[in-house]
Amino acid sequence: MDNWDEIRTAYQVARMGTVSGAADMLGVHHATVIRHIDALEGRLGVRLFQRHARGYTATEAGSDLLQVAQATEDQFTQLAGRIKGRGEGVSGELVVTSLAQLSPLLTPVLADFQRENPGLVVRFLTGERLFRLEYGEAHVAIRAGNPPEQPDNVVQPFFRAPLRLVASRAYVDRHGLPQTDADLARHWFVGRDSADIRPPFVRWLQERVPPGQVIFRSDDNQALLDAVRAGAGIGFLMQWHVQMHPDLIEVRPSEDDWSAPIWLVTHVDLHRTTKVQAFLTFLKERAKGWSC
Amino acid sequence: MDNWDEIRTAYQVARMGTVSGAADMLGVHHATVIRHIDALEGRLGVRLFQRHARGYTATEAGSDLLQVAQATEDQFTQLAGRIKGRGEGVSGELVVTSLAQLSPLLTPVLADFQRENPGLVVRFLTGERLFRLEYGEAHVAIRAGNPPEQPDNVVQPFFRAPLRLVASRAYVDRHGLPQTDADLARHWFVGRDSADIRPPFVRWLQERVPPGQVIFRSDDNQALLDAVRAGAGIGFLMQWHVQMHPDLIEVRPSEDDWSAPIWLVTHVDLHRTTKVQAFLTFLKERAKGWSC
DNA sequence: AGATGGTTGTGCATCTGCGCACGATATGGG
DNA sequence: CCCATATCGTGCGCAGATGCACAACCATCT
Repeated sequence: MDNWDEIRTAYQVARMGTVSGAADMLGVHHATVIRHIDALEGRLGVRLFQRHARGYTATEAGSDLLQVAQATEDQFTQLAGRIKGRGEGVSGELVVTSLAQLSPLLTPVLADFQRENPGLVVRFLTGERLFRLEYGEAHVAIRAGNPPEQPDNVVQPFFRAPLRLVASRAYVDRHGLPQTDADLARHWFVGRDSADIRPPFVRWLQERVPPGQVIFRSDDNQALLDAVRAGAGIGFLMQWHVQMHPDLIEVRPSEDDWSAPIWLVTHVDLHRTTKVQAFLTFLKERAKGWSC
Repeated sequence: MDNWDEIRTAYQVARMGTVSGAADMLGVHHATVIRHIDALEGRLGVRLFQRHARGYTATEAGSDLLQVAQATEDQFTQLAGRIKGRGEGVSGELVVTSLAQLSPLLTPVLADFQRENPGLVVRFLTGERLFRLEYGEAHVAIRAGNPPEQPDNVVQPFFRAPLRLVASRAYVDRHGLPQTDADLARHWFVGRDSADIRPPFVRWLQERVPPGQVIFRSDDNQALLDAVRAGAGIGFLMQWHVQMHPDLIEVRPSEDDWSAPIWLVTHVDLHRTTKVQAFLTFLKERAKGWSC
């Protein structure tokens, strides 16, 4: 049962009762309608219509087709309505992915956006693996570091995440605050375990501190935060973490190139949709003042 | 939402995940698939798929289409199965139309045919108005008189219905049996009211009996039968009516040209179907011996 | 009975859509 | 690191599908 267009043509003929009427409904010439019917009947081996001077009347097979195609027509129009409506309104799913460190900032924004759009279901994906926009895994990705260079991705700068070099009050009480760079090299540090990512602040640390001083390593952000708070060593944390935990003390005033650039990334196919656009404007509005 | 073929193409792409796979399934070139998707998305204004090097993955709209088109595909295959099966088997409706006078003969045959084909629903239409085969009103028509000349009707001789000139025993007791043609002209008769049909036996009577002697006229077959049985006059009845009612007496031995030719008529579109063919052979088998 | 407006059916010119080729790109394996 | 093998994307040439015009037919109305 290939060639669904011929079924549609036969459906209109059964509905109208005449070839001409069906041709008008379909916007084609009536010769085309006749050819479609002939082809369909030839392939099925059964007559769908009885031809006479007043038009076509459906046989039992034609009536059966009418029933089925009627339902199909309805479902397709409903589908088209849903799809077009989905393109205009803000509803359905909104999938956002980002680094887990940004969760404290993003989660309230996402919650508020969902509250403003009741038809929306927000899925916030965090994980070490990169969710790929080109595979349709997310509508919006919030990335850090160098600007992503994927084709078909529209990238715009979001803000610069301020990083702070902090330690817990307990650590400072025990080891004091490092004053000079030489001082710094004798302290203990908390850092990332994986060596494949090299943000500027990591390089800044590498230039001043031997690797052996980084005595607590993990790739889990929560573990790193907990380690710093537990006094395991000095570490780089996002500014909002420092604000949230009064037991953290800034070890050094932050330098400009520490701040990590954050990028808003969307797939070009979804960038124009009102849902994504609405979220992006909402997010940028709420993000004013986040930069350092 | 016109162009159902494009929906079918998009459905296969959503199902397979790649343009090439969908093209193989559909038996077309993959360029055609790409063009269909582009056209459909352009008309909807919404992207159905995210393009990437490993294939196409469906967006929300694409997933929605997949759901709907999956159901459509199922319904169409079921429909095709029903239609093709209907063409082969003997099921569904069988609509037979004939003169009401033939009902005593045909009804038992139709009942037996239905009993042999449990999936069948028999509709037996009798009525003064001619049911038209070309409008799909009946599969088989049983007609009397001159062979029908409609185009697209396949006509075959069925049998010759034997007519008898009869009267009731009460009538014979009162008026006696007519011996000669002159005798006949003085008797009373029961006949048809409408003058537009002129079968041979009517002409035979007109040549021998003045119109004024036909003192009971009706177009209802049951009324004519009842009138003859009530002794209103002499009338032409089918042979089986005479057999069924012992109170009827043959007034004259039947002549050859009284017998009315009966024709089996089917529409050319339905004549080849196994259902019609099965009924025709069944009917002809049972009709052996009906001829006079 | 003739006119009229509707229907289906068919041959021919046109054109849209299809297949084919090639290229570009990403992925996975040795 | 490079090759093999998938994928998509696009220009070009052709053919099958489409539109057009006309013919034939029928029902209905005047």
